[in-house]
Amino acid sequence: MPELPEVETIARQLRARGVEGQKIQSLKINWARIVEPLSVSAFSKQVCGTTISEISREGKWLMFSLGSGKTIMIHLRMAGSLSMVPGPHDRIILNLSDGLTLYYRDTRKFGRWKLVDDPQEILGKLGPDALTRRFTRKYFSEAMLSRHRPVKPLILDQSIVAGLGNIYADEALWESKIHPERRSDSLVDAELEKLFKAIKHVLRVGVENQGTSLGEGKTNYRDLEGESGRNRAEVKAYGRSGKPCDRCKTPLKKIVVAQRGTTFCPLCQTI
DNA sequence: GAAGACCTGCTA
DNA sequence: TAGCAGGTCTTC
Repeated sequence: MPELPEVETIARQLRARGVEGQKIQSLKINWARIVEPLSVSAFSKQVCGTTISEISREGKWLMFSLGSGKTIMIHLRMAGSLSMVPGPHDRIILNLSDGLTLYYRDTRKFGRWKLVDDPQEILGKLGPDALTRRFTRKYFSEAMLSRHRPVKPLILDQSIVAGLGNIYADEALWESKIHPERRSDSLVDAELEKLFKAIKHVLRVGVENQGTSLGEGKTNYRDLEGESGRNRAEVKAYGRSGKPCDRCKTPLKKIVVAQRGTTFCPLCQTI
């Protein structure tokens, strides 16, 4: 569920709540497979008593740098979230020094908390974060033109560009009028320019709107304060199959591309 | 590539 | 009740 804008929102809210600088007094882990690569007891032992010195984000990874020099790297996968109040499906509970408690909630138990010596162990395998200057137009064009694959799975590939998931990928393709199955090396320069800008744009707007929440169910994205993101109002393609395209009124179509549901406009997104 | 695995909940 | 879900990894 959470993509770059949702993770960024949570990181900002954790900082605003003053979590940086706090000590982890104790923690409870209710689902062993979430922590890696250690056992529950080893993870707890290494984390307990350390201070969260800095909170950052790269792609869809949320990072707590610890005073010990190690880093907790959190991936929310499909349904993970962080909250300041208890709720159902809390898998990890952190008690912090000034009385705050942080709840890691994850109905589907897909999320992961990894304790690493060096974040580069994980970040080194990622492409540039889509909202940083390291993600350049030149890099993007070369990445697309050097491959002969449908464009959608390429922009979802975190080793090429980090941060896009299924929602923002469909949105970026809709905005740039490119068919999701279009071969990446067939894109002309003007299209690469449009797609590059669209990727940055949809993610920036997503961050401004504090993420996309699709409904009211328990598997839906909520921010640290339990609020829905407001970005659903900006969504033009994802989840709108059968509804009229915002540009041309043609009903949007849903297909499967590289095993992912994909919604697009069959008229204005050209193959 | 594609399919299965990891999980639970919602919707048709 | 079957099928699908905002993600990624492993295994054919």
